[in-house]
Amino acid sequence: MEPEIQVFRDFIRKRGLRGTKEREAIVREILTTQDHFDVDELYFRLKKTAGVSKASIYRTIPLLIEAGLINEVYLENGHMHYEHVYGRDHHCHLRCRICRVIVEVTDPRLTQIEREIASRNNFVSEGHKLEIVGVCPSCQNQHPMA
Amino acid sequence: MEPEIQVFRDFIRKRGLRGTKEREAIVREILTTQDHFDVDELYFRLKKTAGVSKASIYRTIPLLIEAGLINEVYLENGHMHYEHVYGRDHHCHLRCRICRVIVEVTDPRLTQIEREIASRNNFVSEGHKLEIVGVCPSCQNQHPMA
DNA sequence: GTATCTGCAAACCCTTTGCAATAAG
DNA sequence: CTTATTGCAAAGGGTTTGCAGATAC
Repeated sequence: MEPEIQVFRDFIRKRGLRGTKEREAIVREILTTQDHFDVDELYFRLKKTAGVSKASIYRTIPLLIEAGLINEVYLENGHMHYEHVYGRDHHCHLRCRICRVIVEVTDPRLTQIEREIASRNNFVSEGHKLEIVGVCPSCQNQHPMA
Repeated sequence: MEPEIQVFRDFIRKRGLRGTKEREAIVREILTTQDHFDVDELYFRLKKTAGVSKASIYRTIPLLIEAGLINEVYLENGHMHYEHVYGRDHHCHLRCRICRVIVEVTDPRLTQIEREIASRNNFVSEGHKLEIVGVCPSCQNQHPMA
């Protein structure tokens, strides 16, 4: 049993919610997702195996976020994207403005800075998101003036 | 003449676009905005003075971004927000998860880290956005368990 | 058995767009 | 005069929701 399945079942039980096959199918599908996804992609992947409606996906996502399995990611595409975060190093996104490729990078200094900035302002810190925008090596070659 | 008006006029001329009273009104209204805003807020503020349609606001925003006067801000409210950035220190956002208040903070180390991460990945870096989420002092008192 | 969950379709909301009239250069 | 821009209203696209039937507990 993957730990995330257990985490989700515990979360569901603690909340007094019900463990349905749709919710399990969504969690299992997300387990196989290594990079970013959106609702449509998840819907079409689930269609092949479990057939979960989009409404149920939209209603399950807040639960997955609260359970700590996924995070919202803003990708400037006009709609929300998500990433599988449970059990992974916290990372930030280096995004190419031209081809939109995303490189995930980790830097331990960021967590340190997060804590410092939060405590300097008397906040209890719960996490951070850093996005760096630029032009990737391959787009630099194709658009040397960009 | 505020420098931003001049920057915008130069941008418009360089692009071969036309300087209309609607575009000027939008720039002037944004000049008076110190914190974050969205299209609706801008629309209602302009209604009192200039009466610019939402369509024109939506069509002008990409120009303001390209001219370097404003930036997009993601606020988890389901729609886009913007901030007035021209001539200001780059800053990041410390946001309270409960009351949604936003504190702007600057930290010179972030720019350093941005450059390092970008160059380590052979990216040409163009900027970064850091958001720290947590609980502000006042919400800590009102919801001690949060 | 009872309350929650699902799927469907409609509603919602923000944003974009087609078009005829207007205005800038 | 020519072409870009505006305002309106309709269309678009992602997300949410009301409801009746299904299902977990």
